[in-house]
Amino acid sequence: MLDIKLLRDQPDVVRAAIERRGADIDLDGVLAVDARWRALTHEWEQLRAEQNRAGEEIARFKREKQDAAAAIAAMKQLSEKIKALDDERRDAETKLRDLVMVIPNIPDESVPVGADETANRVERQWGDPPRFDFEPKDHVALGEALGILDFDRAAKIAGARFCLSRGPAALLERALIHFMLDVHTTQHGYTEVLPPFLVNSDSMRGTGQLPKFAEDLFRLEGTDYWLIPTAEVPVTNIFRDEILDESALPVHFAAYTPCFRSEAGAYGKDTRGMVRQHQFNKVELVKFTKPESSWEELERLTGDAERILQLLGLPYRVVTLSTGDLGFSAAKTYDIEVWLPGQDRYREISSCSNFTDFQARRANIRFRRAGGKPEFVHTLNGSGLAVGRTVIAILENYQQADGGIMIPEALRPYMHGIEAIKAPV
RNA sequence: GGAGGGUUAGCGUAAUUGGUAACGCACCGGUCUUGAAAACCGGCGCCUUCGGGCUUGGGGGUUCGAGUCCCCCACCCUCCGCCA
Repeated sequence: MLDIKLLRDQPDVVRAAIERRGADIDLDGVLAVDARWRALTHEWEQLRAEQNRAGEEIARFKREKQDAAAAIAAMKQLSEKIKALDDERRDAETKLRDLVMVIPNIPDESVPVGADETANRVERQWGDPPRFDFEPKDHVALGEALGILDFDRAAKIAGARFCLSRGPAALLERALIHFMLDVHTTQHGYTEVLPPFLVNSDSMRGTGQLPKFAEDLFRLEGTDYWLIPTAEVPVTNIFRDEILDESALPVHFAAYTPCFRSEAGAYGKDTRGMVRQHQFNKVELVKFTKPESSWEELERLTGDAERILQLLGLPYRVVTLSTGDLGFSAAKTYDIEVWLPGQDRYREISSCSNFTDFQARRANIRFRRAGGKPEFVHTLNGSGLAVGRTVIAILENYQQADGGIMIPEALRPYMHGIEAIKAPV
């Protein structure tokens, strides 16, 4: 959430940011509720001051064994008035918070302004899409022909948007997880964490999935447990409601988790194959930094994710999301898009964002400089990478004329040394 | 699942069987000093329109007044049961 003070003191800055995003927010309405809340709070505080003074007097009467009945009777009325006023005040406070919570983060100056993804800006490109002297297949055709991806049986077991990997495909998925974590922990300085895959509502609120996006999530009936849609949720919440020492920053975490998404509202979209699943694996990178270094850390984090694609020899490009495409909490996001020959286009495989203090304010994650007051940290995260989509990219980019798949060299040590998934003879 | 104990500022501990949160350590500033330590003074959770207000795991209730009494919930510890 935004700082309420920023709304009060520089409403024009916020107004301009909302406009750049093309969002529809009644800022004047928010400011009116804020004014009302402040007025009620002021009045309530005055009455509380009176009550506190009277309370001390009654205590003194009691100590000195004097009669306090008259004072107590008088205070009874004040007490009731305060209660009524407090209800009003809390109503306004709840309303204000709800309103402020739906205001999106302020996009960074460097973010291209535009209505949707057509305004996204391509920053750089790495590698060239492979040329085939045959018609390349997509991962579904390849995987089914090899007998390593089974969508029909997955549908029997669970339903649509699930996949059953078998033999080399299952090994490939496991190898990728292992490979990505190894690179990030041994070469990029991240600390590996293995968090819970179920979280409570407080954590979902902390990172902003709740209350607004509940329909995108799976919940365990009759409990307060939710299946995580990304490791961002449990990992960012590690420091919720904490004040870190300045010397502890920056913190860099890498985490493998499965991710669960209901994909409500995505009906008919990406229904073929394992591009959009209810369950998929992801290695996530999460950073907690001081405000002054978060932008530099975003560049490094994006580079860390890119490094995986480079080591795997997968062609990709990096795109800056425009204000219209930018997520609610992000100040800036780079999408990394991998080339998929089966679709003849680039597809998102990682999303790297700087949330500045937006998420930290909401989750109440702070740090303290020597002798200073607590300040909000900046949080960042990015996929490093989405594993299922990396499997797709390898199958499609490394396919051979006979339907077999070459294994990228960097991955072979994690694949029992095999060089290829051979086509059945 | 059952029984008992617990949660107070960064840490560790108090608070008259309801009277308005105290102390130590750590930390910060100041005095003193060439500098530092020690000592002393002040600060030491948040907000503030500088009057003051809020804060004892969270939420309700009783009361003029709740850390304290009552109810609900969360988490931690110990034991029993069950279990990979």
